[in-house]
Amino acid sequence: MERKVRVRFAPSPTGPLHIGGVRTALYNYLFAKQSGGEFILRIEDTDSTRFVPGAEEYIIESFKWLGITFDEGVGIGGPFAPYRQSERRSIYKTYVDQLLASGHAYIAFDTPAELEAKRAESANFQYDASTRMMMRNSLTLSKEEVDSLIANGQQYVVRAKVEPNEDVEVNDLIRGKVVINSSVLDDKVLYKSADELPTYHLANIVDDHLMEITHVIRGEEWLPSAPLHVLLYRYFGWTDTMPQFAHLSLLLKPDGNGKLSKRDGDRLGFPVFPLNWNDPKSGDLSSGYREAGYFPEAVVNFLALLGWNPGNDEELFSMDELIKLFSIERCSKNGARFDYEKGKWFNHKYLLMKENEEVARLMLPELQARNVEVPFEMVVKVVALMKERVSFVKDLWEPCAFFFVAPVEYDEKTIKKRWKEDTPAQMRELVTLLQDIDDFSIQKTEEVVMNWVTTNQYHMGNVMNAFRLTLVGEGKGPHIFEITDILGKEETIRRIERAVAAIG
RNA sequence: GGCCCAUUCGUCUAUCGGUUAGGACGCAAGAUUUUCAUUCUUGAAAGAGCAGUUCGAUUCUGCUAUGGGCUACCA
Repeated sequence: MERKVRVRFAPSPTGPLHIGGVRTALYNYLFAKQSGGEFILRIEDTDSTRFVPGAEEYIIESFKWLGITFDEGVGIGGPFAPYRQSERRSIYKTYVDQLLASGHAYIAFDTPAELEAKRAESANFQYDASTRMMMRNSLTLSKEEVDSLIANGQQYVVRAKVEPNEDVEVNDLIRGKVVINSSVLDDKVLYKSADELPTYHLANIVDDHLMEITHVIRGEEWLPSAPLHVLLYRYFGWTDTMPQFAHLSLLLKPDGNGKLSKRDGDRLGFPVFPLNWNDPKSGDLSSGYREAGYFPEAVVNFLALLGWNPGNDEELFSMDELIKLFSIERCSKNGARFDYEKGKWFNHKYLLMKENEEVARLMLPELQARNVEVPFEMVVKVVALMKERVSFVKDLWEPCAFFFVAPVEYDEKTIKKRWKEDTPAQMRELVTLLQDIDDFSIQKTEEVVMNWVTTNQYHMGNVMNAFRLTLVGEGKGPHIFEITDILGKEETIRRIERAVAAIG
């Protein structure tokens, strides 16, 4: 029977959402939407010791910014609420008891310190079929002993009783069949009495089953424990409705070895988080894509193509197009190095696609911060002319500043190269010339000035670059008559006069 | 150490046994421009190694190497 597609993203609120997690969520979202399914946000806060205040809000805000929406979950609600695992204690307890009753799990009293000591004495110590009979647990202790230990308030954990020597198969949508022998699996802790909370493995299986999840699309770091998960489905008798698995390759460091980490961002100077994050404990600030000036569409597009492609040469896709084109089978098996330069290129492309009015509006705060007051129409014109030069809205100010603030300094190199002895006289001539132009349009002004240069047989390069220097303060910039058009006649003349006075 | 996954230009990738191994980012050169940028053109740049299967392997298999992940009362 075909079940309605239901997928989930299940982050743990231990800090800001890593960009790799964002990609995982994105793939889940694309998959859900293309099949008309549902996407659920579940918060896996089963590690009470690692809970970080604000992390959950951060996660929700991140997806809101990115345009990735959930149909059910924390902050939205839904028929399978609650979606926060810490609020589902009683549910898990039922299933833990079921496993205990069926003999697929047992109670263990070994303390963390004891286990650590055990690992220290034998390097490859693993709590499994070969060692469990030497430990303090309900398999080695009598029922009376177990009961009295619990009655006395002794803390315990519940472990999965994994039977050895079985090849457990995981059918992965990306990798095909993966086989792992159960002997290499350990008796994973499923539940801890200390906080009455399950661990990831148990909570995950129970919730995925209860929430009727059909596909588990998650990071490759879960592949080694996937066999344990299929075993748990079997222990519970849920094999029929076990979700299909897809393990995504990881995002790797741009340089060197290892997976992309928080530190790489600081080290290499680019964000690895969607939003800025202020760590409540350390006080450290980690930068986010939003604050770095990225468009959410660009981040989505960039991330989508990191480990997936539609099989053709196109690279620019809207969310709707991604939803149509995405397929799990086309996800690449190997880890992708994170290429920040490509990310910038995506943003540049999206900047170009934006309407000039919108970009101008985005630039306004920057202008206000610098006390620039100009007509909005002028900003639009400047943006139209200059946006192709930058990747981010916030990079616009620097190359555009001269439009809004007349230069007070003039580039020495350009003066040396272009400001000749007869330049001041020529510039004064130019002023009179410009004064007589009534139609100060790009075409007319250009025509008049060019005509003046040629009839007087002036050196084109020197005159024009000197002219540019008076307007821009530097020997670079857009087409000069585009500049005069935006500046207007008055300002153009004023700048020439000021430059002549300043440079001499 | 053990187990699992992976391996095409510097990077992201296409190729589903037969291709001059394609595209994109980045880089370089040339053209364009009164300047810078843009744009256009061009270029350099890849099948980890060794066996095997096959008429033929980047593509299939094995081994080695390398990279990655896991090996917690973290997820």
